Amino acid sequence: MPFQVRILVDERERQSGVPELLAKFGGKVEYRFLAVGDYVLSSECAVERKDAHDFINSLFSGRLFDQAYRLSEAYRTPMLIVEGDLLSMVEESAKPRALWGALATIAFGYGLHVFFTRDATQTADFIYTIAKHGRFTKPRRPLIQKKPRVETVQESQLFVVSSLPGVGPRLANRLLRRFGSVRQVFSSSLPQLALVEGFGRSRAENITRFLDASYRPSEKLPSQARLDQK
Amino acid sequence: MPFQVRILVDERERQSGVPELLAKFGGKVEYRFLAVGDYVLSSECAVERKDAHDFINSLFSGRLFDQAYRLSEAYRTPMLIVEGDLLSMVEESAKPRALWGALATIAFGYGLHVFFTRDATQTADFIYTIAKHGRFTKPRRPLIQKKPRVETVQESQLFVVSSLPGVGPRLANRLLRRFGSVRQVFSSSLPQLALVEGFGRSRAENITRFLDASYRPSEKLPSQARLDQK
DNA sequence: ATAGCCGGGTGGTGA
DNA sequence: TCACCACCCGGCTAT
Repeated sequence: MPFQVRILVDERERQSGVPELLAKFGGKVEYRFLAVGDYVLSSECAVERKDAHDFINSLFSGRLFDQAYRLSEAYRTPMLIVEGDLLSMVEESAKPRALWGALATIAFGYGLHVFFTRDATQTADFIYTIAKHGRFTKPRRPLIQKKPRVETVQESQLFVVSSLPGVGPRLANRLLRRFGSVRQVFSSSLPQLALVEGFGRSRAENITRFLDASYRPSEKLPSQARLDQK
Repeated sequence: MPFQVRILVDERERQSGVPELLAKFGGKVEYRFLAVGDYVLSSECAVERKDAHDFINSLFSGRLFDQAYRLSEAYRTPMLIVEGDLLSMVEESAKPRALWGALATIAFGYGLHVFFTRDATQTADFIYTIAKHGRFTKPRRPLIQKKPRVETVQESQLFVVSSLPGVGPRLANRLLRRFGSVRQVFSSSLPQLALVEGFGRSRAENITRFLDASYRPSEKLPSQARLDQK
């Protein structure tokens, strides 16, 4: 392939050692300030690189899934490369299952392909290989498995209802089964609520009071400075 | 948990050590002669397990891509687990790029998700974790979804309203100002909604449709297994 | 993400 | 009816 591989790299990846290697392999590296991802291989393919330690940290801080989400929204084929010996850290971790669960969610939930490398050299090698490959020749009958991406209505309904105070997934499920729709749930009266299993006088009162509480926008919202004050 | 994880295992995987571990974790293991794949987690999800040496061998023999192809044809979410220290073997290998290329082809060409584990224990842990929470299709959501900490009533109101599809903090504020209470917001009609600044016909329609969508609890979703089904 | 603990609510039991 | 109690559920914390 006479054409030179061109890769966009986020400025913050400069010191990772990977970009120099990519250049050494013959790639054309261009630094940018990327809003999302660390390496852009094409308009459809981008890579987020994380070392194993970062991976753990960003998992616990919640940063991980946010980044995964944004990457998956911005590129059709997003990928994550975990650099370093994550598998050893898994064993040291008190909660290995949290890690497995996180990997599963990233892969199946957000549709990222996850890869593992040992060090910057392998990372660069891998990225370069993919970039050079460019288009992947689909063997025989390629599956372009397009994700239904059906942000299932059901999940959204559960989410909205369980955002009520004192209501979690279980109670939300019962409420929706009982009332049939989100609107009906939010229109229910106190006595109706109290009849639902898991709801007694106390919870029903709390919810009713909350639903009917009049909204008093405060002039200054500590965490929401940008709300309209018109 | 009332629901027991059920996993179909290929007879030839008996001696891998993984099935016993799955059983030990509380899973229900059933042995079968599987035409393709080693572990079947659902009608849509199956796993091919290979140790690092097998992976290399089957790569060079061409068997690897054939299996990947068949797995991808048979299941909507196929996955490959490579057990053992493949990454070290990569460096010893004469052609590292061949391996990276193979991984890329398996992932992007055939649509398999590839994972690495260190030993049978990790493999079992991973498979069990996936099977248990059964996350095969996913919610796509900005992950901002964590119930706020101790909040004022006003913050709770904003949170509930902004959990509506297409509604953020700003629009939630306007809705609450306009309608006065959470219940009133959720009782609003389409024309009333469309009058609010920031809402056009489209958004108003989406929200109305969502509010009135009937709740269909799916009993087939493993992720819902822990919700009451009665 | 997962697991575990805690506090409070619920709903059934028996007085 | 009411007090008691076992269990369930939601919410918080640590890893």
